[in-house]
Order: sequence, then structure tokens, then C-alpha cells
Amino acid sequence: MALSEGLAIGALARRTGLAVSAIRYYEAQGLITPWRNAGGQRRYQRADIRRLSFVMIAQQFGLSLPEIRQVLSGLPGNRTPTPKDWQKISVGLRAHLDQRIETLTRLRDNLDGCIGCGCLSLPKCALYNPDDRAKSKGSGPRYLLGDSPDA
Amino acid sequence: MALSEGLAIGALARRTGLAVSAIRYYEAQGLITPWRNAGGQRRYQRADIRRLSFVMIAQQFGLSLPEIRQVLSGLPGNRTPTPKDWQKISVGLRAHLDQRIETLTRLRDNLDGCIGCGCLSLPKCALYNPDDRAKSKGSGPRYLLGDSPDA
DNA sequence: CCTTGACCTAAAGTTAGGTTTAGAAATTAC
DNA sequence: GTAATTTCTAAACCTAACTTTAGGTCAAGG
Repeated sequence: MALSEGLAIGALARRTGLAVSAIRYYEAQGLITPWRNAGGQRRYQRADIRRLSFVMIAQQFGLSLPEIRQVLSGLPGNRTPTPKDWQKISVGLRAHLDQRIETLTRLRDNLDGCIGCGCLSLPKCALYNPDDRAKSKGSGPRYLLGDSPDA
Repeated sequence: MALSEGLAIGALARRTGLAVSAIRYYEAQGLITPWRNAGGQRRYQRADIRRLSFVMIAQQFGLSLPEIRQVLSGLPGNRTPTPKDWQKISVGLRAHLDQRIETLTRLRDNLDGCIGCGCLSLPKCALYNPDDRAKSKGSGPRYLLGDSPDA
């Protein structure tokens, strides 16, 4: 097997720790694009290891797969991404993370202000701030704030 | 309609902003326990407005419904919870939130250290810390770390 | 009394992020 | 040249947290 024939999906799975089925799923979601060998099997570049690593990290940060695809689209399509390329898109991740931390921190501070104040059921309570609620990615009641099914 | 006949599910829905179906679902999950009137319809106490409010807030904080049920079990069963009762269980929420913020902050710091370092694909990278990964509640690859289906 | 709106239950559908299964074809190992 | 692995596709299944639907009952108003 020549050096440049690429990685089979199983090898990529071992390198990344992902399940083979997950890698195929990510492909279906447009996160990674292997080529096919003569027999129709998927082959990956070594750079794809890093690409999938990035996917996993971004997931830990709370991004959805479509969001991650969006971020990854910031990478050059015509060549193997350099460390500098990764650096550039990581900055976007960092911003996303900052936002999440800030939201949670604000929520926490509100909780502190609310503990014992008895306002838990009042619409005025800071914890009911629609802004906060919209930003929290925990599932929660689906159609809470004008996010109606038929809108 | 006498004063003490309780709230119908629709009224509770309007007060909390939840969908009627969500309230029934929460009942199925053991988060709230109405009684039934002569005709078999659900009736709720006014204190249940606050109970559901608490559920919504806890969801924003990232707790699952089973976790919330657990927290709610800290309330007295034999009487209407006082502000002090709510205060007590809110402290647990606060701790949960602190933990999440800390995890995310640590993740962010690691990202800072990693941006541009080229380590994104190495198992040694701090971002691969199993501890971090296990704690992040974002879904991610399901059977990542010995969390196998048949274990 | 009768209609209309609110409520009931059970079951199926929905989304995200995957996994599992089944049967077939390609690769690798001996 | 087989036998054992891998890989392939398509479709079904899974969990969480709900919503929707279908068919029927309850409650309130005129």
C-alpha cells in the first residue's frame, strides 16, 4: 500500500477515537468529504484527523453540527489547512465559548439575586429574561417565545 | 367556581408560558403531581406555578428532567414550599451552574493555549482530557470513553 | 338543552446525533 | 485461492424532550 493512498475509515476511526458510523454520519452532515478508491471505499487525508478532532472539540463547546460545518467552511478548500488556518477558525470558537460563559455567568448572578426573594414565579424576574432564555441551548420547552411551530 | 378548586391545566399553561402538552409530559416524568376533579380533569395548586417556573429555570441551567426531579425532591411533600424551601434547593442549582461555568472556562483556557500550537490532533492535547470530555453535556459521539453500549 | 371550547388518553411524529442491522462487495492475510 | 476482515448502502432503531393527532369526554354559556 503506497504512502499516498489515504486512510481507510477504520484507520481514521482508530486515530480519532470516533466510531466508524459517526464518521459516516459526519460526512452525511457535510463535515468531512473523503474521496473513493477504485473499489468505492472511502479514503481520507491525514489532515482529516485534525478536522475530526476539531469537530469533537467544537462539540464539547456546545456547537451543533451545522454550526461546526459553518465554522469549518472558514478553512481553505483548495489546500491542506495550515496551523494558521486552524488558528483563524479557532478564534471564532473562542468567541462562541466566551458568549456561553457570559450567559451562564449572568444567569448565575441572577440566581444569586433571586434565591429566597420569592420572585420565582413572576415574569419580572431577571431569570425570565427572554434574551437569556433564547440563548440557552438546553432543549427546554420548544416553542416558548414566539418560536411557534407554524411561524 | 370556588376559590380553592385549583387551576385547570390551561390556566397553568397561561401562567407559566408552557404548552399544555409540556405540562402533561412533565407529569409523566414525575416533576409535578396534580389531583383530579370529579370529571377526571387535572387540577393544580397555585404553588405549582412556581414549581414549573423552577423547572424552566433549571433547564436553562442545563439540568435534565431526571436531575430536576431529583432537585425538586428536596422540597417538603406535606406542605406548600416556603421561600426558604426554594432557597434551599436553589443552592444546589447554583453549585451545578458553578461547575458548568468552571468546566467551560477551563476548556476555554485550554483552547487559548492550543490555538496555533498545532496539537489539535494529538491525544496529549489538554482539550482531549477525558475528564473534560465526560463532563461536557453536549451530546457528541456517544460511546467515546469506555461508555460502551454493552457495558 | 345544546353547542363550543377545554380536557382526556394513547399513540405516533419530530429533531439531534448517532448506532445497529442486514446483506453484499472489497481487501487483507495466510 | 480461500478465509477473515473491512467496508459499502439503506433503513430501522435509540434517547431526550416534547408536539401532534385522533377520537372521545367535561364544563361553561346562552
